[in-house]
Amino acid sequence: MQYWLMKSEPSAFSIDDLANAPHQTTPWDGVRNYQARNFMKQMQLGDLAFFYHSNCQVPGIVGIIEICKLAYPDFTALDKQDLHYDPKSTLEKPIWEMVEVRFKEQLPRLISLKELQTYHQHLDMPLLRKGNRLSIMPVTKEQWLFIQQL
DNA sequence: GCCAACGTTGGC
DNA sequence: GCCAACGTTGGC
Repeated sequence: MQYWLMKSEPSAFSIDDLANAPHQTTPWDGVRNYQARNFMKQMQLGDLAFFYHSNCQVPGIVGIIEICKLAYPDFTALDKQDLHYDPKSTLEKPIWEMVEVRFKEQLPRLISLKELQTYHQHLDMPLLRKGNRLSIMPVTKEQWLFIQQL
C-alpha cells in the first residue's frame, strides 16, 4: 500500500468534478512529465492519494482518491485535437501513461499549502520545496497520517 | 498578470 | 555533451 499526491487545476478538473463524474472515477490523463509518469507506473490498485488543487485562489489538499486502474497508455497523447497531444507518441510506442482514480472522500476542510508550509521542517515533502513543479509525487505513510490528522 | 524555477529542445 | 533559448508550471 503506497500513498501519493496528485495535483489538478480545479478550473480544469476539480474534486467536485470527480465526485460528480460517472462512477466517481476518471482517467488521470494529460501527464507529460517523465518523473510523474514513472510514479504512475509504480501505482498499485487500492493505493490512496491526496487530491491537490493547484494554480487557484487557495492551493491545497481537498480530498482523497483511490487508484482503481493500473497505468495504461494515455490515448489523449495521440489525439491531435487534444491539448496534450504529443506527436512523438504513437499507438505502437506510446510514451505517456495514465491511471484511473476513484473518489474516496472530500476532506472536512481544505488543508492549504500555506498551512502545510508551517510543517515544512517536519514533513519535508517535494510539494513544499521551492520551485516544485512535480504534479504527482509519493507521500510516506508518516506524512500521510500526519496530514490526515490535521 | 507577473515571474521564478524548472524541464525540454536543438544548434553546435 | 554542453548550454542558450524557449515553453510551462504554479504561487502570489
